[in-house]
Amino acid sequence: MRVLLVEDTIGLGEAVRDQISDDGHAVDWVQSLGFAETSVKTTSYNLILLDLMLPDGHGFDFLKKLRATGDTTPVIILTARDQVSDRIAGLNAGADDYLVKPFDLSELSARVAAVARRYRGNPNPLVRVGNLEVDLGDHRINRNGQPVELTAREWALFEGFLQRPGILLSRAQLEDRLYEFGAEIESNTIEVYISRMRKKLGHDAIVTVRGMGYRLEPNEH
Amino acid sequence: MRVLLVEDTIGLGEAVRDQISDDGHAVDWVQSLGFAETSVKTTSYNLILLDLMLPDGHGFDFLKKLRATGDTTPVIILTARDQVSDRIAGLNAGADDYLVKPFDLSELSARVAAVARRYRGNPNPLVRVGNLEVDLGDHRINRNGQPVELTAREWALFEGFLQRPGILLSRAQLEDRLYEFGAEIESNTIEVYISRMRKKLGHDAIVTVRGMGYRLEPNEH
DNA sequence: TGCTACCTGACACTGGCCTGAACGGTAACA
DNA sequence: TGTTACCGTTCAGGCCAGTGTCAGGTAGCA
Repeated sequence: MRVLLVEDTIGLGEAVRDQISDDGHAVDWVQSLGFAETSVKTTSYNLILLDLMLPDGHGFDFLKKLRATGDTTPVIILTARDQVSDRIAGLNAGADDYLVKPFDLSELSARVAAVARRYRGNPNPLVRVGNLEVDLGDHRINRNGQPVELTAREWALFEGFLQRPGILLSRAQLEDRLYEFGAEIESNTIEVYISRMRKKLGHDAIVTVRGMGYRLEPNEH
Repeated sequence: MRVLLVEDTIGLGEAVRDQISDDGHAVDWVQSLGFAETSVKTTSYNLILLDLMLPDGHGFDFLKKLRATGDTTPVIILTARDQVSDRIAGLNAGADDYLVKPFDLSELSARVAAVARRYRGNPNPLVRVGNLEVDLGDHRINRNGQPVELTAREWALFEGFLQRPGILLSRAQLEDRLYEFGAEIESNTIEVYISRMRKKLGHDAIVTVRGMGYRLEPNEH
């Protein structure tokens, strides 16, 4: 496996690098978000180990940006914070796992091994669904060759459906994509967005499953 | 997603079941390793939440046996132990994550969602019963290659049959799946739903056992 | 044969869903 | 600073699929 380590503490960084390296993986170690962004652009990694407090910003920003491009590389967060809310925020930002400092190096190895077991290739960022052509990186959609513009909220929902065309998403799952985790929504916001997306993407693009949720129609229509 | 919860503490089990259920996943809750082993044999899960200290043995034994069969279903361990050595042992035994009790329910949700994310792109496990092909996660059924649409109520009943194909379910058991526990139903609602399901799934799919109840026909017909 | 359990077409009602419209907030711009 | 345009959210009204009930018919059993 090829691992990107983003960590600005020299001692810890060296220890982690050596450990992962000893486990038989190739490690690239960078000390800032700037370098991290360059690295993921030029190299394809199987795993990213991400510290949160970095000299040029917060790890969450990097993570969110990464996920926004459609990159699904597994990310394990390394941080001193151990507040529940931070851990939730991390997982919601798209992290796959979490290690609280100080952590045992052998535990790190076990986690990395678990990711290695689970690893599978990165999907192609160009997705075709029904008569829609979606560029995950640029947040662009073509419908029958015509460009379609989605607002931020609409895209957030649409992305959920894209994870696997045809997947059934409950109302609660869709709400979790728009709001802070666990936020209770009283109104029919989701319905309104579904309605607006249908207007843009085609009325048959999103199918209502009464009493259960919605799903994106994966076939031509 | 379909989740198997292995937990012998009633209070905690109920709380976890309700939370996962609220997140839009189907939960089967068992209280011992024996039942857990039966469940994984008859049903295909996307995630297993595993307590370690159970009345009839230690969760690690179940986990190791599961992995030995080549089953790669993600497993999150729920345990009161927070020793690093136990966590490592768990991860090495094939667990994907662990939660230390007492844990925040919203954190549980986040972890479960993270597992769901990690598995995006994977098709849901398909269950085959008779000439029906069932996608448990997406609530989808194919009958001889043709899609079949069930309503929410119909699906609730069908799910009950699916958990143990070929097993007899009494009218009372079926009613419990539709209504608040203990609600007395006077009319022939169950009969009506059975009739409606037969129309969609095939007349031989559900067998009447006069005076006893109904069972799903597990073999080709 | 009669008795009972079960089946199913029909129907009224409810609540889930859809959508046009309006309101407040915000960011861009002159 | 005021103006404008757009986005997110809420509300209200209407529609209709899903649900529960009933009644008449059918099949199993003694």
